[in-house]
Amino acid sequence: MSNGETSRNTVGRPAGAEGERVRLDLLEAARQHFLKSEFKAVSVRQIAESAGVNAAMVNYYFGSKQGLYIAMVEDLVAKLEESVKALGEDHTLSVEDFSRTYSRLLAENPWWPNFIIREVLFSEGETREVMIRRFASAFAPRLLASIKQDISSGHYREELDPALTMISMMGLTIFPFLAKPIMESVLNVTLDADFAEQLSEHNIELFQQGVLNAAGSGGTS
Amino acid sequence: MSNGETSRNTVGRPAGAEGERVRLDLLEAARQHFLKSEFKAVSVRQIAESAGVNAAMVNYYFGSKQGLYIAMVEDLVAKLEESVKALGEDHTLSVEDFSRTYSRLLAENPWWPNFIIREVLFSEGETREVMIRRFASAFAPRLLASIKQDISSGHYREELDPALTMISMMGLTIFPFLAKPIMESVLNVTLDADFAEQLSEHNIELFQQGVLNAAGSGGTS
DNA sequence: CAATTAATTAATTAAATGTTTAATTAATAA
DNA sequence: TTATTAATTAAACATTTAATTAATTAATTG
Repeated sequence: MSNGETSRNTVGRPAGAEGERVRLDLLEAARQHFLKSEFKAVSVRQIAESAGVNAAMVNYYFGSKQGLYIAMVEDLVAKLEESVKALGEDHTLSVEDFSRTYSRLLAENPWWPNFIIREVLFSEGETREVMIRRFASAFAPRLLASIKQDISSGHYREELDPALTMISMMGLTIFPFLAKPIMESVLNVTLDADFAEQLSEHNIELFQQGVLNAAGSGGTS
Repeated sequence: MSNGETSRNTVGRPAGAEGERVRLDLLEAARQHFLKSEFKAVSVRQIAESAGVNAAMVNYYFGSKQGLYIAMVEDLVAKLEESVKALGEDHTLSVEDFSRTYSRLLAENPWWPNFIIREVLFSEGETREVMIRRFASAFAPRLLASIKQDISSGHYREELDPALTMISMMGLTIFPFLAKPIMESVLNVTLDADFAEQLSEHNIELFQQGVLNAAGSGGTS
């Protein structure tokens, strides 16, 4: 007996301890729990058990439960910023590039939608504002500029509202990943990289051509 | 002193008490709190204070905190089912009807997206399955049938994948409301009924015609 | 009118939680 | 080798929470 699965039950500093290992294990366990449940719903003891260490380690390494949460968020934000680099840095960002790159990133980082929902859609005040400024504004103005350019060049129809058109493209691209459980349950698909690619090609074509059959149709309304 | 704002501080049954009033006040306060924060993050005391009654009333009327939560969910589900009746009961559901009706419903019930995110996207197991069966399956098959019909009749392009096309329409319609804080912050708009209508007309047109200018264009890719 | 039932409050209880502390062992520096 | 520092655990602590209880008052019923 004497539970062996949770934490070492010998007191004192263990042989060959380096610290960094425990720190990383805690960060990973924190990510798993905090992305699944909300801050208050996760206990320090739960996280510590998942990481296989004593609960006091959270305070030892991160000062407090909140400190661990913040460290985890900063870890993910760093990963996100790394990913977003894939969108380049031009003044404009074509809808094709946006759609393909975003689909791939969302499929590659399944934790992303949950993270955004928690940090942007649900959190209040400063956190939300910072996240929005940090990411939305990283590509939204560029995507908008690209759409405006295509409208004024006559490539896109001139009666289009650029802002609404941008929202449309974002909805086409992002919604399936936000609604992942519904998609997978109702449509019997898996949102993996393959499906994401198929989806983004479909989205681009629908965005550009619409659904109507060009060869004069009719249809019973 | 002797706090007068929270709960009556005279003991015993108050004159003219009917019970139903307190019950409804608690339900409303519960909705406000539970849709903003997660179950564990909301205390019975908070809810009771918002409703202006003693915390013990939660247990008196609903048995437990969880009982109150369930009662609140059932209340909202009933309201949702009432709303969904607006989608009719035909075998098929046109994308136009879906887009217009859904946009209106989402704008009229601002709590809906938050509620769905909590109950469907975040909750686990049974609750999620029940919600998906109860709503998604109430219109998804009908929308799909309508799209399939338009494809086989030649009204829509035949190379379209019906399932992906349905997802597209759902994304166009629902995403702006899910991402409400981002929309309002980045785009400087308010997601009211007016904007919802404008949005759904835009979506229908984009869905049908796409963005390309029919009169032979070109564009520098 | 008396007895019972309904509605409400304040006080209490028991469990859980985040954090701190003291003890303990290993690693390192003097 | 000795003293100090780092890493770890178990236990204790203070706080918060949901839930229960007993007291109290009004309404209803017989």
